[in-house]
Amino acid sequence: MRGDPRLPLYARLRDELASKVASQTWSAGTSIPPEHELASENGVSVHTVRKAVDQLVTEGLLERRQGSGTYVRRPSFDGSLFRWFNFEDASAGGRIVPESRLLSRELLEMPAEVKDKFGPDATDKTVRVLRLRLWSKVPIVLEEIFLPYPRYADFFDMNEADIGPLLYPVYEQHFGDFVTSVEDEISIGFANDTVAQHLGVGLNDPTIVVERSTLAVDGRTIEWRRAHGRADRFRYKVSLK
Amino acid sequence: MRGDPRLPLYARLRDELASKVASQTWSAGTSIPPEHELASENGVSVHTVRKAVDQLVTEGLLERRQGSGTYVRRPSFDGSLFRWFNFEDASAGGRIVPESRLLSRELLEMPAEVKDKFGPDATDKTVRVLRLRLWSKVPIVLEEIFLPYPRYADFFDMNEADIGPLLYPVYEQHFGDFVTSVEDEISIGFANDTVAQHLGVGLNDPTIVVERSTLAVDGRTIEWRRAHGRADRFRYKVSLK
DNA sequence: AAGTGGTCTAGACCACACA
DNA sequence: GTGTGGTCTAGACCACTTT
Repeated sequence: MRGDPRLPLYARLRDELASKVASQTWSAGTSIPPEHELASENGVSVHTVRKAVDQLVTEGLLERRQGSGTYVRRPSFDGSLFRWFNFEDASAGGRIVPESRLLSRELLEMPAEVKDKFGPDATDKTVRVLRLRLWSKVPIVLEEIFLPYPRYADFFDMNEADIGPLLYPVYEQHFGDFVTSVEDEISIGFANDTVAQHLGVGLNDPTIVVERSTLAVDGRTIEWRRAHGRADRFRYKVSLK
Repeated sequence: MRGDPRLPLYARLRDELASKVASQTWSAGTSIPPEHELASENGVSVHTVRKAVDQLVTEGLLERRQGSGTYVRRPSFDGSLFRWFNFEDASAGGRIVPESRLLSRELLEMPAEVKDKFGPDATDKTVRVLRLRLWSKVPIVLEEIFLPYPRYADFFDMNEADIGPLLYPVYEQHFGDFVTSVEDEISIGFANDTVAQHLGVGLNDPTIVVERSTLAVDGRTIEWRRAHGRADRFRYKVSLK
């Protein structure tokens, strides 16, 4: 097995399995080989495989289904998606994906403030996307999304229809970036011209501001976004352990 | 071993060990018996002990020190605590526990709205606690905390000095309730008289409202609280998988 | 040197999913 | 029924801390 031989077997195996997920050798939603097979292939005991898999399950990369197999987890977009809306209006039931409109896509110098969020890997340029999200035709959230350039250069040429209402699947399928976690920071802001106009609220009306770093398996920042939510309709829900 | 025999051994052992911590049979900072001893005492293998201990380590109750022993962790509750404050001011470094003042404790009929949050286990009466949290002498958050009565009847008689700045350790040590997870819901509110007065903001100024259900191992709701945070100083941070 | 947790093996049996 | 993950045992050896 590859990896630093000073590390325990299960840790090296974990890295090996993680890279298969990251490289999409094993793709989202499919099952990975059974434990006994991974054990014999890698010349370790089943218990060692279990320990490696345990870790990836904890990290949210894999998912065990007893009796069935171990699967590459599809990032649950539900959570991060529906977090943004007021559930009480969802009495209609079912899983309604809110409408999503791309307002603009621009290439610009990455602002210093955003560079900070990307850390040492920050690029000089960025693709800035303005997106409005609506629910039952009512605008709820205006998002500014910053993507690293040139990695996301192709984002310009994509049809809005192809992009669809969710970005994480696009990152995964077109750019090979698998979202494993996000870090949100929530505060109050006051609507500027752009925000007021698109959300249909008054200038300087309070809004909820959610700043999100979206992270890949290896801890790299995939995107950074700032979302402005309407005070009267916005709810952010989260469960913590 | 006690506990529902349908549960796996390691799960029952975990509960047993957890209760020794909760009851302070094993007190914070001291080491628990070695693994081989726990194994023979309970008639299980070392591996089973390890699995139970693993879980408690993950839950933050115990701490392993290789070559030395396994210790009862002194609760820090950093996560749930520092979530509420604006980190940028924390440049002083170190781990500052914000000041906490109990403003009032009352016994009243549980409001219907709060009853909903407790679900079918809701009691008719509740202990309502008003608490102000300050950081560097500045009031940041005003909390209304609802505790079930009579389970938390003793909360009345406790000295504020004994309670300290953190409630979760009190729930654990005095009432045997282990907090395992919380569910937060965040929205914008507008300061009423009480909130405005205690936070030192204007009437109807926007505030961040965090509504939290605090849950025990078995899914029971331990408390429900609504916190009003000052718009200018409040930040809520969270990392999601 | 003695004692503790950390890694790893080999193998048995159970619980569940699926065809 | 077959195959998968889940629990559990018994025991070897290693790495680290403490005396």
